[in-house]
Amino acid sequence: MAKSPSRKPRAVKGAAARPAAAKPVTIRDVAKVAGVSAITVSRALARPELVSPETLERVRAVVTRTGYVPNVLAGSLRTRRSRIIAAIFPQVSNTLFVEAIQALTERLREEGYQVLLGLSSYERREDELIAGILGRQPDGILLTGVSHAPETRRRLIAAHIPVVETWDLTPSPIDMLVGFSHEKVGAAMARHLLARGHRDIGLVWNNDARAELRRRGFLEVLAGSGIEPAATCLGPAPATFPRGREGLAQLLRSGKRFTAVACSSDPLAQGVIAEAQDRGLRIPADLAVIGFGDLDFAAHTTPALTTVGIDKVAIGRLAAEMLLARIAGREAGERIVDVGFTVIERAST
Amino acid sequence: MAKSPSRKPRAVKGAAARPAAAKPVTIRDVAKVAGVSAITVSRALARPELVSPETLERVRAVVTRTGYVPNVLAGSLRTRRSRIIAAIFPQVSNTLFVEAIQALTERLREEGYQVLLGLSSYERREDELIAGILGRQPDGILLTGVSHAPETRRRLIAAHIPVVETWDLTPSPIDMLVGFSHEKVGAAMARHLLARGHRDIGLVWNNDARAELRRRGFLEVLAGSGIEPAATCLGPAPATFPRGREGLAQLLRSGKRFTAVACSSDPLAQGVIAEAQDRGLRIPADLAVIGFGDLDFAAHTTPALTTVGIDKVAIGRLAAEMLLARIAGREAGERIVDVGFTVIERAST
DNA sequence: GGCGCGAATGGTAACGGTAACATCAAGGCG
DNA sequence: CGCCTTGATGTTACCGTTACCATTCGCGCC
Repeated sequence: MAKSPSRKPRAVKGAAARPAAAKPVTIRDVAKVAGVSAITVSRALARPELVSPETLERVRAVVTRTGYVPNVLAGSLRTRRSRIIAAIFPQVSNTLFVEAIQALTERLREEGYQVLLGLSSYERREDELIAGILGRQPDGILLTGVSHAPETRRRLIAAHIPVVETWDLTPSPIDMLVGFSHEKVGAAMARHLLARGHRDIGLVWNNDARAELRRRGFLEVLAGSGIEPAATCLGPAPATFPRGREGLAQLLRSGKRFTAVACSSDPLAQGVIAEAQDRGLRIPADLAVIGFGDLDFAAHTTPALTTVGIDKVAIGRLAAEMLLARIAGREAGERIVDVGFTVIERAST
Repeated sequence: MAKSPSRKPRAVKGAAARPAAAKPVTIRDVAKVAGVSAITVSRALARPELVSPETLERVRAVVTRTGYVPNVLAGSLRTRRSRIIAAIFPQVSNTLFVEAIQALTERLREEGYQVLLGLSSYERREDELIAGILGRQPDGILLTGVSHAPETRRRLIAAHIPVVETWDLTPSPIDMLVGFSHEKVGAAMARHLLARGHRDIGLVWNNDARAELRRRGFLEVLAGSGIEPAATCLGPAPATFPRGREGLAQLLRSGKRFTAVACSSDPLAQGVIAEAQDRGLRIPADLAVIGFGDLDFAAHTTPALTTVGIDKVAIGRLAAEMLLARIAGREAGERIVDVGFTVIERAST
């Protein structure tokens, strides 16, 4: 169309792709065909109650016939509401966050919001990622964790959009928060093992920020009973089964004696169990194992895994509610929500 | 709302939110401060090689100082390129797709693309979801599966954007395709059990579209040896551990004799194993179990699970490559890619 | 010395919606 | 009967960016 009278085909393989993308139908095209103005079409689609029944019907007919799809980008530009929520997670190939994502996405979808997924790969350039995402004008943003670069904090505040941090607690969130105390989780794990009579305890742990908090809580409780861990194997995120196996192998190699192993997450724990069983250790008789996360397999290993349960669905759903409330202008009830946790005692301890 | 020149605070808890969202910095603001035109700022950011070094530096300084964040929506509207890829999955709280999502997202991110996540909850209103998403003008779209409503197909074709279907094969994809043959997977599972000498076989299966294809392949091979399954327990998606337990319980209740159980996915298989062990059955001596998916726990159960491995990362990465190639105008090498599968023999059969 | 060329920069007009305000007809009411 | 209200629709401008087409200037070259 228009100017370029000389739009030459790109010579060589020209013909191949590009089905010329026939100029898409716009709201003005629909308006013309329906014999109304553009704004009336806009109203017919967005606020049908403002349009007379006859007009409405006519417009709808034309929309169906022409296959008109409103350009949300254009609308968002004008209204300054994108109906997009950005959600930043360290990763997804780890069941811990997935259920929250699911709950979040479904709840937001009910209100016409879409989720833009960002993966920050545990710290690596969260800031850059967020900077890029903010340009898309999300109406709200969900972050994982509460420790962010000062630059990131500044950017988010400057963006003037609701922000919900998740999976952790802090007295000074950027904006809103839904999570639980990792230190208390660690402490509860330690108390559980102590209550079972364990005094010689090994750790197979991850070194991401939140896992470190759990470890601190764990160690403090041990210290309160005058105990130090017998041995510790600390590895980088993400936590996987093989690392759990390797972790136990390493602890055993240290030559230290221990009757229980605490793990920073369930996959590590299952790895530890597998390795222990391969070496003929009985669980929990020879070795007690406790994990964290209550991933869906935890209840179904043999023996079933003692672990710490988190209501992941609640985190996702609450985060969605808080964002929605804020976007709607309602002041969300609480800005900080602690969803707590539960030590789930099963057969492995 | 509307008129109210007297924006009264909402009485009671008023003061709280709404920090008045000071009008955001635009490209013109930056231009003015830097003493250049808007288009020069645009070039400085998008194609720095077109701008003189001095100007570039000046513009960059102003950008940092003002905290300018380009409005991608406006840019996309003008250029007709959103740098968004929509990815539709039935669900995520099921590890099968998660690794593909991860690989997809990471690869796309490298090229400056963002992923818009859509969850279609296994068939429920995939069409509606896609209709909504197309309005956001994604530059490409990834679908799970190959069976879509005719309406959906029409919409996608009309959108004139690259489409990749995944996780299945068909000779007539909408556009591009990366997946594997579920029928062949089912057939391979059956052959594996037959080769192990099993003749009395139970099924614990899901009824989603692709699982049904695997079942068909499975049954055909059995039929080839004149065998019918001893008993079948068919349940709705998603596949979970508890359903696996329940599945085996149901098969046993049927009173039929069987020496092996095939499952439509690994979580079901692990559930079957757990239930069997609770009932004192030895695996694989009393009961052999085979799953599908090779989820990360499969190698670490006791006994380790025999299953069918899929290169999920390859699916995600390839889908990304194909979309990127097409967007860049290059004709992707193959439009249909079969990533195949592998029967992984472990201790459970 | 005139011309062509490339590098650097700018003015203007879209992109496709919707907010804001305007218009107009029909109906209620003193 | 004139005035105000309400419902339905239209006009215009603007959201913030970039494509497209100048324009300007310095420089090499015949």
